[in-house]
Amino acid sequence: MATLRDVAREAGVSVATASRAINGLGNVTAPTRAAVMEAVKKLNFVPHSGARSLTRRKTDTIGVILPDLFGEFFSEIIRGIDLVAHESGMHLLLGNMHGSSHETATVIASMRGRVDGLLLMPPEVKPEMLADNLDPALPTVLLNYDASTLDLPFVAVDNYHGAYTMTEALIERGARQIVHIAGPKHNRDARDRQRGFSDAMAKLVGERSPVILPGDFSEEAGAEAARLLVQGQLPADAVFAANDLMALGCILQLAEAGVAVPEDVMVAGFDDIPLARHITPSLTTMQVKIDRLGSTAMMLLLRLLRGDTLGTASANVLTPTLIARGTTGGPAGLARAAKIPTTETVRP
Amino acid sequence: MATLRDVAREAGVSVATASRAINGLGNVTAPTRAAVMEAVKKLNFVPHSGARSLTRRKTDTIGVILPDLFGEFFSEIIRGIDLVAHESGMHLLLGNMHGSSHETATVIASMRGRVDGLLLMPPEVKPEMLADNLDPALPTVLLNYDASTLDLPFVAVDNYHGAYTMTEALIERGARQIVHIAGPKHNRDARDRQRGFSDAMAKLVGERSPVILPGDFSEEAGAEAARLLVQGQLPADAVFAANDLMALGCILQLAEAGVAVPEDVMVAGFDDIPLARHITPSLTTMQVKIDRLGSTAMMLLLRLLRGDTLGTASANVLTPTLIARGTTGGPAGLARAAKIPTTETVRP
DNA sequence: TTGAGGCATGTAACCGGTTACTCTATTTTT
DNA sequence: AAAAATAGAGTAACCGGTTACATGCCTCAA
Repeated sequence: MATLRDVAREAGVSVATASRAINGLGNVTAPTRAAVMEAVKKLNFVPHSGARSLTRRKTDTIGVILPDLFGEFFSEIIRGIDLVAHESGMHLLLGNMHGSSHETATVIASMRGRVDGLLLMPPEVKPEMLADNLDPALPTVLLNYDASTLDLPFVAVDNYHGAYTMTEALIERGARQIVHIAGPKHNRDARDRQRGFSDAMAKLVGERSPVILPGDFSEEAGAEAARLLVQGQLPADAVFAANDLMALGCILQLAEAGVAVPEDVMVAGFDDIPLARHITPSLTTMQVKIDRLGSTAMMLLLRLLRGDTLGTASANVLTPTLIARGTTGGPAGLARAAKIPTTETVRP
Repeated sequence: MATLRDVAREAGVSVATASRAINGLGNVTAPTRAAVMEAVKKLNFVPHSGARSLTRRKTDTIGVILPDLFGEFFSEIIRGIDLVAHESGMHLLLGNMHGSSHETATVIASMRGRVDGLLLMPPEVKPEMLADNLDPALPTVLLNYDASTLDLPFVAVDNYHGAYTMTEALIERGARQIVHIAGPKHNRDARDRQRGFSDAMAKLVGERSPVILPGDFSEEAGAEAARLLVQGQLPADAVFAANDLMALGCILQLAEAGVAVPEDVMVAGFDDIPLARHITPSLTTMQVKIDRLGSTAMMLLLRLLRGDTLGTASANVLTPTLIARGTTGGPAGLARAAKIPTTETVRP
């Protein structure tokens, strides 16, 4: 592969001149520039970005570290990030800790010298652990992690209010005995959703200890919860699952047991995965625009890179939207759902 | 940020010794190494990967260039790639040409000096165009692109035989007048699937000009095809859509028109997206293990990087698997589908 | 005793670019 | 016409590591 030196020799100029010509800087006469460009073409020269970034101290790359790469959630985040990054000519270097939080330090370290900034979605680790490993000189934006103790900008989904809103909506539709299927205990999103649910129940119907079934965000967990519900003869007129997948598992299992949704019991989820629209009856859920999570974070990071000092971080909370569908008594059934391609939005 | 020079000074040794100590090479006494390590800790030194890769001429990064980042297809590919890459301590640098094929050259060029190898999924571009832009010295594996003219290794899905198999299966179940909903004309996958269908129809039932409706892989295109089918009174006992999304749109529209699936007409798709299992009736489809596409390509690339010369490329074709479900008369209905969590596989 | 061989360490070139600074020739100013 | 300013090009230091080679010291065989 040809280097800049080769080009300079071929064109009969110095490396400095060649560099200036190629980068379109001033102080190069037209004929000289033409000669250099010809040499570039002839030798098939492509600048070595690695070397360039070493001197420029700029890589035009941002590191994206995610706890996992599974499922739509992460691909949507990446898509959102890429959308903004691409506009600014930035590249994305993916780092994945594959769920093991002790890899965090390694992954962060390996980014040194490769990236201009970091988009980090930490697993459940202590803030101090992050503080120890993050390079304070490296612009960093956190995703889905409240970093109030560190003072880093972050973007998060307002799970608490989302869950509160959904619970409120269920109550408005007449539900009083709402059962919550919780997510993994160590998961912050899950905990926030549960809190939102509990607070709404306490405040709106005075129920201080609603039934909360354990779950882990999987379809099977939803089914298991439904079994508990049916076999245990628990009194319930609505089920609010901490995510759509569990809601789905629950609905299938209820159908299995002959429980009608939404007539006997309403069901609601959280996330609005594509499946939600298409199952029968279609699933009422809180829509989270996950790609926005990524693109917002990336925009924040770009501002950081530009040298802006970010103000309060409060503006970076994404509020989920209530999408009312069949499982809470809206238009149900395949045929009728098909008539309403765009989901309707109800916001109290 | 501390550099190796700082560490060396702090430890009272030369940069060479510091480098050796840190990288665990020989010829360093225990006390010296300890001193260096202490300095590393004290100064919080993290090696600058950019600089390191410049001298080592190795970046431990592979470039992944995809035509787009939309949807599950691409996220699954990335997941497959990452799975293998992570095991070998490789990083992933994402390049996205956002559908515009003229960006291909730019994106490939920008990878120079940043990556050790390339995983490239080209859009519909001429092979010569690729040959012009690819660095012959850079190990490259192509995804979903038959590169027989270039002699690059590639991994592809056997769309032709997949479609042939599905058509055969529909015929075995009694269908004779099968309508195909095609994908985008310029899309290679779509064309291969259509060929597989046409050939099977010609060979197995002697039908040389079966009905082929236009489509573009979208849900709406499937619905539109269904409308044509119903309004046009086309004789059909089965519909084979070039992908699941169109099959889905078709099913919804048929239900709308009062056509029973699978009783009046069978429907089949291609891809096996997660939705396929969950709609009612569940969708018969050809399962493509997309993550395998990514992981296989990555494994190939690793071998290339190790210096292996790859043999014939024939082994790198992934064959889709027939998944028979409700829309072709298998176990139908939500309740019964839930009883069979693992999909059953029928391979003639 | 002497020299060969081995080990720990240092010196400096190098990877492939960028850029501060220098030098020369030309143009502008007075 | 002489002095000053400026444009075009070159020299070499530098980014932050790695590593070939040189050096000095110690051990061991002859």
